[in-house]
Amino acid sequence: MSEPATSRARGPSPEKTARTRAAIVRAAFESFVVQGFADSRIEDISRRAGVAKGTVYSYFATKEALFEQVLQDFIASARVGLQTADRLPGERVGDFLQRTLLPVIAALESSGRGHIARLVITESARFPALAEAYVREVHRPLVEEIRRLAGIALAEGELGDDTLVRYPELLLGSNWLGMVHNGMLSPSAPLDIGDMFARGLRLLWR
Amino acid sequence: MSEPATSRARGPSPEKTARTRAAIVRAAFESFVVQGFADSRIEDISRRAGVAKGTVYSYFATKEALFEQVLQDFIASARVGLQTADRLPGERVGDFLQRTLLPVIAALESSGRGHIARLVITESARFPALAEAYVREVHRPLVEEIRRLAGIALAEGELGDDTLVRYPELLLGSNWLGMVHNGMLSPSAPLDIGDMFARGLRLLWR
Amino acid sequence: MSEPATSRARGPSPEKTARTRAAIVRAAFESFVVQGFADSRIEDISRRAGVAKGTVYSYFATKEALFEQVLQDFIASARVGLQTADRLPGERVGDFLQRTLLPVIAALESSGRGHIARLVITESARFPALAEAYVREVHRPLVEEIRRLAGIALAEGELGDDTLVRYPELLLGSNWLGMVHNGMLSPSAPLDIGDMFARGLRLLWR
Amino acid sequence: MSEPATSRARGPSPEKTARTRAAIVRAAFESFVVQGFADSRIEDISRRAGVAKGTVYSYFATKEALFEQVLQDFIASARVGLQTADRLPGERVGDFLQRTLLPVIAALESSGRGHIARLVITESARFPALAEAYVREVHRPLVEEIRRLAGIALAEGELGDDTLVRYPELLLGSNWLGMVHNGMLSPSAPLDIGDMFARGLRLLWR
DNA sequence: GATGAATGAGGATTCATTCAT
DNA sequence: AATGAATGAATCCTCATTCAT
Repeated sequence: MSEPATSRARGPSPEKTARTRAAIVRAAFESFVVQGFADSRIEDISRRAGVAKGTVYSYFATKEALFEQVLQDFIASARVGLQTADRLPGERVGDFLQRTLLPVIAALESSGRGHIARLVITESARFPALAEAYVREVHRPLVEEIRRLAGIALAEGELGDDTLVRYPELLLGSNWLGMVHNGMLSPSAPLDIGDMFARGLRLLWR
Repeated sequence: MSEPATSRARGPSPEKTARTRAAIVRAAFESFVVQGFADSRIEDISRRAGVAKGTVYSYFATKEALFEQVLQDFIASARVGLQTADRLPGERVGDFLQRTLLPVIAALESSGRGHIARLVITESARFPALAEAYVREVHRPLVEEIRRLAGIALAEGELGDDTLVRYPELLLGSNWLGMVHNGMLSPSAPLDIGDMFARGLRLLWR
Repeated sequence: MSEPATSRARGPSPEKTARTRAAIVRAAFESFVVQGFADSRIEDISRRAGVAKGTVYSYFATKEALFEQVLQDFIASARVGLQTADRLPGERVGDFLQRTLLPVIAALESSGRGHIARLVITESARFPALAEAYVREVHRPLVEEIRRLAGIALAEGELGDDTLVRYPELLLGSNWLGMVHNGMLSPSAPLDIGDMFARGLRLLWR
Repeated sequence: MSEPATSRARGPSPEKTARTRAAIVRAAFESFVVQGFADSRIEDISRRAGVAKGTVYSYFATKEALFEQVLQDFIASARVGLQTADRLPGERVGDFLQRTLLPVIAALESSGRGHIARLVITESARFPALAEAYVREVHRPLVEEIRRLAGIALAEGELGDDTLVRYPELLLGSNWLGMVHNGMLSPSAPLDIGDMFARGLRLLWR
């Protein structure tokens, strides 16, 4: 269909290869999310991806490499960017947070970020490097951005004390509780993480 | 050898049996906490308990049964009892919470409850029954007790709105974040869960 | 039967274990001799030894370790000892060699030494350590002993020149040709290695 | 592109095909010599030959066929021709052998014949047909020619007994020992096969 | 009851071979 | 003809579980 002008004369097209790889990555992620690393079978993953067992191994050297590379990819895509620059003129920091962070958090599950976070924590014992990557790329940047904003809000008299500067994590606690609740403890009676965050923000940010 | 004076003529003493079982349970718990279920080896556990591999099987039918029974035991011991009856005369609900709940939470790690909670969430995919038990015996009772207390506090004018009645989990969010942080994401730079809870309580409960 | 007085109170007897190990070693050796390392299957070896596949692995960590340990054992037993001290009073060195070395060489195949030497050379590419061990423990000691004897014979006027001091291997060449001939090139029409050696000795040693 | 002037209108040139085949044969031989059959990978061979994996299969049906055809080719080229007719007038048989056979043997390694002989013996278990071919085309003709010459030498009074008529292999033993020594047992301290043969010949042929 | 050697089903991985491009 | 991605049979190895001692 969309053959590039630079396609090679022979052999399978690079798009096909990319599609195969993407199918494997998707299948692997789904399997890991549902079964965890140890209970995922390469054969299941390959079947789910519509390829043979050996094909998985021509893209990823080992099951562990598959897990790490897949997760690393997803972690990179899970980054939450709060562009402070976008704060509107005269906008209170709390409102800014509500406006920019709430939608991200409300989409925690639908965006797949919940699955990623849960995978990182369930497999952190076997893959400490992934937990480190997650902290480095996703968690800490968000915490530090909230800390910075809390500092500004404190300076501007918007916050009554420095609690949120010391523990910006307080704002994120309900997310983690929500992810654990919805994914592990009580999937059949999920919490509305977005609503809980919005209400928590109102109580904490004053 | 070191038979107590009251020993019967033959056969192993019930105390020895109980001690062996306890050693296995402890060894199993330690192994599961460190390696997770899938990476724990019955042979390691038996060695750690100072018994032979086969002995584990005379106490627990399968590795899964061992895990479930061990966890079930520990879950039972992880129950947090807030005896509302103990609220002092004239004591504000928030103060009561601080007085009774804070110590429990501050001891989350030292008491072993953190390990239990983390095991439940990391193994919930394979052992949904444990997650259910944990919710039933530990998590929901605590949430509901907080909800009840929040209701009382709301009625007594101590709380400004019903947020904590709808989401008592907001008070527990930082615990979960803390457990995940300290056990999985960043064990080398742990958060002070007790302090964070105390400060969060002050912000939320007003 | 021959229970030692120090036998343990419980569990399988050490003799049984030793017998199992010996059965595996023998089966492995036979399989390696017939099929070579690459074409030998652990399952075949275990079946031949009358045990399950896993049992092989409780004695030898990997197929390579099995090969190396088995061969190392056999190499150790393949040592040829020429006790120069046993030379009879007035006996010519050539006669001494004929008397002591010929029987050993005549038994090259029946003693199993031929199989060992052939295994070492066919698998030397994958297991250079074995070739080194064979040279160190079997081949070089024999060559050097012959060189020493040739030196004595030369000094005593029994040999006409120093060829055999420089190339003691000349005496052993027919053995290697014979082993290759009988094991690889023409097993159906074997050479009489002992006779060939005896006649070669007569030609060379004068 | 670089089609020779004599090229036909379409399709690959026969020379190109021949060159590709030769590249594959050479690459395969090198790989088999270094790694042996079992440890040689078709992919390595194709890469070494500068072609794709599939291309190897358009020249050789299977890996075994590749090995057999390659070796067969090389065996054919390893034939040693002793043209008895070339014996000079009045030349003693021993001198004739020295003059004609020694150079061939001295070049055992540099000519590649050593590699061929070693491959035949290391892979003879899997490819008995190759050992037969080697014996038929290379080894036996040489042995029989030496036997014939020894017979002549015996008749002409040049040899003292019939040992070399019965065991012409005695003259070749040091070659085999040398090939095994230099290729397998002690490649880092090679023997001078030509010198050893020359000196052996002098001792044996008298 | 305790022991640990033995079992064998299960699963990761390799690589000769095929075939669409 | 050439390419190299895809295939899947074959094999190594693991480890929960059993059972003779």
